[in-house]
Amino acid sequence: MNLKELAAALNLSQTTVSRALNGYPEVREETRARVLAAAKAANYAPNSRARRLATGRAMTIGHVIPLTGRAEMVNPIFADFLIGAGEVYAREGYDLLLSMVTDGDSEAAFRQIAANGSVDGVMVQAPQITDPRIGLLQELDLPFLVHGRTGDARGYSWLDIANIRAFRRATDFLLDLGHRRIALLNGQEGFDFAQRRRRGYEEALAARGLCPLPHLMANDAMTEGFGYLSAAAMLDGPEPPTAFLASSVIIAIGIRRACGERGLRMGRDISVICHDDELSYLNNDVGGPAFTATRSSIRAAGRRCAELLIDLIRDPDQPPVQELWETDLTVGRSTGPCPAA
Amino acid sequence: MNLKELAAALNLSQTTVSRALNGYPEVREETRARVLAAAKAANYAPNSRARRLATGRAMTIGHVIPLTGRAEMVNPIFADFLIGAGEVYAREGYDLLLSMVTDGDSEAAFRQIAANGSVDGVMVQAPQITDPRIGLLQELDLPFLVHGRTGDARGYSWLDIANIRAFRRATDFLLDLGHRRIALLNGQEGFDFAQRRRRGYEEALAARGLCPLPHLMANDAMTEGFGYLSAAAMLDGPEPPTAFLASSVIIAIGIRRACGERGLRMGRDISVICHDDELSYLNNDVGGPAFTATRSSIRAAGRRCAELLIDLIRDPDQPPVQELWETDLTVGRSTGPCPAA
DNA sequence: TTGAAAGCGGTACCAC
DNA sequence: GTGGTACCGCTTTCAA
Repeated sequence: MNLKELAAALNLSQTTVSRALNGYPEVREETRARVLAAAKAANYAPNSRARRLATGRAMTIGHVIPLTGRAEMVNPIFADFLIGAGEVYAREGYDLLLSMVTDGDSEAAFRQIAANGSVDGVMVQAPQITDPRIGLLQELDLPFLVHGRTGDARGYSWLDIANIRAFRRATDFLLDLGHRRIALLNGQEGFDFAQRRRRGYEEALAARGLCPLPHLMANDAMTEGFGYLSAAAMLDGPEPPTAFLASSVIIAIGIRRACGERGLRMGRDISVICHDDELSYLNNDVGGPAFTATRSSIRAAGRRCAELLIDLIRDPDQPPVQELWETDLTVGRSTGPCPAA
Repeated sequence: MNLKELAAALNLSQTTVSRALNGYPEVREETRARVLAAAKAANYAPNSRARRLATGRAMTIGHVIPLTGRAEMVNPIFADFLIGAGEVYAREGYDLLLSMVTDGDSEAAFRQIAANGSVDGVMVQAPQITDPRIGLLQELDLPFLVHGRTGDARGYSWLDIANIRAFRRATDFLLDLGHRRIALLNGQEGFDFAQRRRRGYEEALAARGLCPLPHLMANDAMTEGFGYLSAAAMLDGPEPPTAFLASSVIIAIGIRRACGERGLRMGRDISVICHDDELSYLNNDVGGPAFTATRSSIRAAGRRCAELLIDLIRDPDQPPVQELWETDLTVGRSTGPCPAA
């Protein structure tokens, strides 16, 4: 069933039926009711391909996910972010086009996407400190929103987690519990978020007159192996930490394994707080770590990013929007006071 | 730049340019070369919206992911499956439309998708034993491929992991190592895959004249908490297991925590094999569990599913295709011989 | 308040 | 081998 047939069945013109269906005010209410009823009865839905061509809008938003060594896609934060964003897209009538690109293919992917007009805008995730995607998208004149930010965060729209505050708060929390040797297992220094998180950590220490201990800080790709190996080394070394701050839940899993092997009980002998609680299977109910961000805050960030991007698409000439996103500190049973020295 | 302009610039008709670009044979090679060069120079790409309308094909495949309590989307197997499928879609010129639906909204979502023709086919994942989606998609006449299968697996196309064989092989492996009390922490019995995995496990035991021990079998939603709590109970109970088979890597994480708390060293005091190695952070290099499936096999399954679905879209009248997908057993340092009793 | 008709940007049939 | 042209199914001006 298409518009033409529906109109014919109603003895109305396509125009009127289209207007009735799309809520234009100039249609008589009685007519509109008839049309709506008939459309429903016939299970009519406007053909999206035709509509897209006619309106010139794709009603689609692209998420272009780079499959780098960091295995973005597998990072579970993506799932929750997608869920949040998808919720808003669905509500606003947008489709979500997911495209995964390997390594440096993202330029080609964006050019393609821009040239054939398959999306109205794109979401950019996990930006590097200097990220070529920003300039490219500006050049292509494709509306985009960045989750996170680059080193120079001016001139484009982004939403970023308030990383400094999150890690400052988490560090403060551990300091309040009496911990003094707090390890920071962070992501690669090349990322803006890692630098900010370190700053939050250092600021909290400095506020109490403490110096960060170099042997208690490590940076690398956020894998379980990294968490395990560096936690193990720190625990076996001199001046072992009594608490860990992890930049990712994945790192925390590794920390937990290292602790387990040494008979260290989380929340009693050792405390762990990690960022990115995206995995419900690390739930606090049964003794998971504490989190500087919760699943729901990641989802909420996804929602907000989607809203901002849609705004941008609807009004591409608005000035850049830049938002900091606050996360909650959730404390689980794996975080406790510092054991007496 | 659109086709009309490109044609004008070349002093050719739209028809010829279109044909040249789309590889039709009747174009003179010299003309084709000219067209191709001009298109490249002008950075021309056919407008996908127009093309879709004209051809009647959406060149898009839908992945409709239910956000049930099982939190499908967060289950990391989805990421790898998507990556594999996305690879094939990209190669074949298809877009991937991701739509997440809450609970029972999937019927509405499918009807919508079918009525407005935004996709050419859909991928169905994690089917229930009896799954209403199958009948619905048949009724809507929308090509679809199921990853997994329902209780009655006739009459539609699917690709399923060879669950029975995978778990039989894993159980055999542990038996060969001398283990006799092997626990099975499985998914909810309501799923076909859980039943098959149990069958593989039981068959392997039976082949050696062993009976499955009820107190070493548990079923539930595959969370870390489930793994942790049931492993803890089993380890603390009478006749504790010397090895675990887990239906998901997430469960294995829970098992590992329970073992760690009890000072049990994986690979020495206790062995673990789990299905679904989707998380690189559980890598074997540093002592992760063994796996009945590897990341690459999940990805490969995604690729194969995509290929089958595209075949189905291109020739919707072909008889149902049904494939079993073999996985590899990968053994890590967490699996070792049974400690002497 | 309604309708006729011209796009939107391609594809593909038919004629030359 | 190339070109004219009628679609694809909807939106949107313009006229009535």
